[in-house]
Amino acid sequence: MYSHHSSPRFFTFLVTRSFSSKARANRYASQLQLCCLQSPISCSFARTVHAHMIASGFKPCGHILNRLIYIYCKSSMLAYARHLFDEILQPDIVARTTLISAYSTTGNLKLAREIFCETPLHVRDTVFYNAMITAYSHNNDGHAAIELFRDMRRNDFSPDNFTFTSVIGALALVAENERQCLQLHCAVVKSGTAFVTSVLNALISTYVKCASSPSVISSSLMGVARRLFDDMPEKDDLSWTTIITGYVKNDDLDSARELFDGNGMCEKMVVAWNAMISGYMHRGLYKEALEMFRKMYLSGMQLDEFTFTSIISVCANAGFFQLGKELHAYILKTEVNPSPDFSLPVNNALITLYWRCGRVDEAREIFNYMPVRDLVSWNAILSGYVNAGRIKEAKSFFEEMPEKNILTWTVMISGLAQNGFGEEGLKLFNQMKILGFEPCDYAFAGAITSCAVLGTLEHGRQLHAQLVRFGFDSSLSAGNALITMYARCGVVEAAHSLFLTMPCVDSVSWNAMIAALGQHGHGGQAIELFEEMLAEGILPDRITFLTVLSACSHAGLVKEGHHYFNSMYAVYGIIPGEDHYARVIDLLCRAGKFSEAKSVMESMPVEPGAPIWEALLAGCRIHGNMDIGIKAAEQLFELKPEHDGTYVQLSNMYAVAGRWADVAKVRKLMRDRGVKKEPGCSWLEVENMVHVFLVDDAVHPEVHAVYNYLDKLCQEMKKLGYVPDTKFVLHDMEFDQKEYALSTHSEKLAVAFGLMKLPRGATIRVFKNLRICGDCHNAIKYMSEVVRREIVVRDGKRFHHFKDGECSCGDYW
DNA sequence: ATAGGGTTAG
Repeated sequence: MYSHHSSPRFFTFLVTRSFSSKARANRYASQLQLCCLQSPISCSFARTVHAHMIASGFKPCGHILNRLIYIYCKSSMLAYARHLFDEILQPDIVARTTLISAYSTTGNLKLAREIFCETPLHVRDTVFYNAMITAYSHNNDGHAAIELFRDMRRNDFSPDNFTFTSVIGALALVAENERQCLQLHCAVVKSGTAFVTSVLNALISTYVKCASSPSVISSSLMGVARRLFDDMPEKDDLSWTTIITGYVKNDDLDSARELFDGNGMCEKMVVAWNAMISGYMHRGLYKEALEMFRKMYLSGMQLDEFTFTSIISVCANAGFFQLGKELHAYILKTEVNPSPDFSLPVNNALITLYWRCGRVDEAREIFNYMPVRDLVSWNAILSGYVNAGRIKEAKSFFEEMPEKNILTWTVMISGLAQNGFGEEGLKLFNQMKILGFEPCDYAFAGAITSCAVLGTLEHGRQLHAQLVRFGFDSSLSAGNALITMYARCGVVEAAHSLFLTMPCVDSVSWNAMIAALGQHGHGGQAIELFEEMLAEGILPDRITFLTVLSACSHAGLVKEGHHYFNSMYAVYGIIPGEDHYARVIDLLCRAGKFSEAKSVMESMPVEPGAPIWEALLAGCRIHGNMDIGIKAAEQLFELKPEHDGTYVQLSNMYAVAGRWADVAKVRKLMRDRGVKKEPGCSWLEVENMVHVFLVDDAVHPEVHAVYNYLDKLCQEMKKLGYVPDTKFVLHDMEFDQKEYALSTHSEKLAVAFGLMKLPRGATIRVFKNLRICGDCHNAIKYMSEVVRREIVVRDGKRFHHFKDGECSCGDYW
């Protein structure tokens, strides 16, 4: 019944009623004394003794009660302890002290403080003060701890080494800069505790903390920490882990590794291993992290939750799904009680692993089975839905969330933006601010992306100004979002100057800028920039190639595009995906090189899917290549029978050839097959029609009929309340500007657009087109159209938003 | 003393 620590004397040492009450008290007291001598304290026996007292009607005196309180506190049976504490007339200082430290460990500072305050001055002692100072210190209230220390000195209690250690811990907590670090250092020296290991540990950890704070530029503080560490008379586990994790935090993995590999450190220091693994993980050095993990595992060390959390994150970030799944299975198998609450962070990391590897539903299952969840878990699932484009579920999940933080909002805002819901994204951004959340640069990035989607340049500029005011002007993610925003709103120049002035750029910035140039018909410049990127030693990724291939395609740089496509795998080892193949085929078909496109298709490792046929069909549409076009459309009818876009492309192909009877046939076919035409599809039609006029110099005799048709479509869409997505329009207008300029249809287009009321971004395009054609009259007309439709006027702290003849105002951000 | 959730480019 008792642990093997229990002495057999416990059983023979019974207290019987025949004893005098004094003798009974003595015996109980010695029994409790015995309990305390056990390690750990034998609470169960103390409870038996206590029960015996109650059963036999014995009224314990203060001494015994104090002892019981002590035992209960030490065994974390706080409710019992408190009960006795409230009954006792005069709790002694030991009981008070233990209760304070017990409350401190459970984080209940308020109760600890209550006991402290109601203890009269004359019964207090140094240990009692120490307990309260430590309580503050351990609960991260350094200022209160320091204040209490001052109070202690005022009341003439003499501090001991424990006091100093605690106070130094408190000073360490509040130290935030180099000056406070030095103050602490002086305090240590003055108190004469500069040889005490725990004090030195605290001091070192303070230097480490200040060294990694963002305001400190030099690594000199880390140097001081290192000297203190080297000179320590005695190092313990904590000293080693403090210095190693310090280097990891300061992004000096080499120094950390050097200490880690050198002799002197106890091999079995799990924390140091974990710190190294997490350091590699955060730096994106997944291979090194895995290697470390492997070594750790092979050396037979006990892997803990920290290890698993970090290494699962490695799998999630690097896409090692197989390994991640094996680790998941391993965790479930090795857990003593296969409890799913192994650890909250482990489960959260698992959620991320699953959704990042495309298994949102499995991630959700983990979430559902988790007995305890926190905000991180909720945010992780939200990201999963958003990333999978499952906006409906994301939205309702977002609403369901019991709590939100800035991250939650950021995920939702950028999720909406990325899925084309620009307006909702902006609305959410404002709502977030109204609710008092300070936007971070990521949140700004989401809002800016929303503007990019909507093509609302003025709003985007305001956000840019706002960003600068918030001090985020050097933010990478926001800067990258701005590049795209300016590009999509038609001001590549702004995008380019931003790109040039950004303090640091990454491959995303390069990709964005290359794309910006490519989309505006500056294919040659896009390729120049790409070459520059390569010259700077920045490795292109699969997205770089997508962008470059598009740029080549739009600029008609067939040879270059083909060359880059071939270099993808040969030089950079990037296996072309179906999307890359689709772009090359698009490139070739736009140039009319159908036989080359055919050979590329034949070289594909897998059967060509829908994107390939779509590219082919689009090419056929431009060139009026009926035979292949019809074949491609047939393939698409099989692969995506519900897809309305195929019909649109096919009918436009006939339109290019002037075969209006066939256009009508396609529409009939669509109706007969019961394919629903979405409002967006109508816009696609409009946009494609526009494209037909842009690329074809010949005036179709039926052109007026088409204008009428477009007009009808527009009215129909207006009735449906459909707001077209600028992205579509821009996408289809991204052809070489030269082609626009050469087009003889600018004026007619202007008339058509005038009827149609295009979204703002497209209107800007028309304006630019007219400008290039030298059609000043219509250009001015369209510019004023742009201005009339949406303009924001600032007026002190208020803004007035004019849109479609209506004005709304509000606080200026 | 070590761990988990975000962003931007197509």
